[in-house]
Amino acid sequence: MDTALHALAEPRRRAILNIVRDGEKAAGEIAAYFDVTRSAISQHLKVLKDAGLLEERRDGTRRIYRARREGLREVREYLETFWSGRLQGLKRVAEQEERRQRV
Amino acid sequence: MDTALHALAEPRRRAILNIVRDGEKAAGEIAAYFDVTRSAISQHLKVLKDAGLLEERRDGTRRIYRARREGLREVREYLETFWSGRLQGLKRVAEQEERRQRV
DNA sequence: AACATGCGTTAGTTGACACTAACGTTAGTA
DNA sequence: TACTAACGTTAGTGTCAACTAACGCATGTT
Repeated sequence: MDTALHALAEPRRRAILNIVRDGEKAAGEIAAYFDVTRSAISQHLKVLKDAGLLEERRDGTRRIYRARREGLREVREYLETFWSGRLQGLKRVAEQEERRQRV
Repeated sequence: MDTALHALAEPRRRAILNIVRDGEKAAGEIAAYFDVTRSAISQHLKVLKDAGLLEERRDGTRRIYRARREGLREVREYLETFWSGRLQGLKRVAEQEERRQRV
């Protein structure tokens, strides 16, 4: 959870998520949107992937990425427990935790 | 928005938000929860306040803080529109929003 | 006035991180 | 095998941020 919020705190990474939101894209395609090096994008992709916000698929030498919806949903629901805070929120979080195991 | 996500990315600041979630607390009280300097906490409080996640009230020499719910709500809604973008997503978000109201 | 209380603020340090340049790796092709 | 394409990875650099120590600034109190 900490890693996910950390990943989202970086503007460039949120931009990447926006790019792959509506469909898959290869690493090179994603990098083409920006003026920085492919290396920089590659590192961002790793951070997003480790945070559970991105999924990777391979096609030959290409690596194709798409958004992982559950990752963002977990972040949102975590922020909700900041409200409710008590048992209700904690219960919901616990249920998510179980579900996460199966995914 | 960028500042809010940035503020939330820091674990210590999320801990502070948890402390003042259920009620107001003075800066010193908040600092007492941690093993770092009051100065460090004071700086965190400033970041949270500038991000719109905290409200400040003065009582004599004391400064009393409480969570600003709208700030967190804005972050949540931002993350929701992050996915959706389209109609289908928005509809799904709207349904979740209804459920959330009852909590 | 003098002092204490409860803070925020500043200077300086250390570690994290976003980035570039160069290299390594894997899959496909001539 | 040699070569290219499409990546990831590593070393090194500059910048930001979290922290401590010292100081400054109000508000009460004696």
